[in-house]
Amino acid sequence: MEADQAPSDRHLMDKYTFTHNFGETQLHQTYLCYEVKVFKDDSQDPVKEFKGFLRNQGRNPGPRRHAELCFLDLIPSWNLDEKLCTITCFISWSPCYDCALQLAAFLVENSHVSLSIFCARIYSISGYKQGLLALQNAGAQIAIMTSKEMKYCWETFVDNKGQEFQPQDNLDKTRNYLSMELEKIIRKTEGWMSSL
DNA sequence: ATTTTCAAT
Ligand SMILES: [Zn+2]
Repeated sequence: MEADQAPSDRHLMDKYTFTHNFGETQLHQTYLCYEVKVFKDDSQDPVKEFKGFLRNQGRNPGPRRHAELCFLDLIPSWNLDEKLCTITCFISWSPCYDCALQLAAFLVENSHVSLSIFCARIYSISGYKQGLLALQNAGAQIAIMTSKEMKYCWETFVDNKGQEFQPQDNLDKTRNYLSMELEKIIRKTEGWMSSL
């Protein structure tokens, strides 16, 4: 009865940062919230949890680095070893081609990890479709953040001042549309037909 | 054939 990590121990995201970055505005930056759960054998309850959030790194002071790679940088510090674990990421943009391939490679090399990714918007720069498909084929679950995940993040990662999550009027409509678009991307089978 | 958006001028 002591392993629980009180939410107040963690640094929480500013309210405005969340609503602004995880809304429909197409910002030139990316936030990523993560939740890592480590399991022991067949136990239902995690023996350890790591939660937090980060932002991509701009040029100053160091080299630029996308949010997903910043996240991968953190993983060794948790000493996951070969322990069964689930990782859930909530990202304001979906992974780009390069990041998707890096995440896919991580999954292939760490078969004890299962990865779920929820994204607020689809980052549609060259190669993104192939990247997302490859990531899914490596075993990741990829989906759009609906009001359910938005609410979860609001309650888990945000300094919400005790306020209830209030979705934008058109959230469901927008996210349903994006979900359909994402479905089209990751349902596509690697094409023996496309070469005809 | 495939929607510029993880920024600094
Ligand atoms: Zn990237």
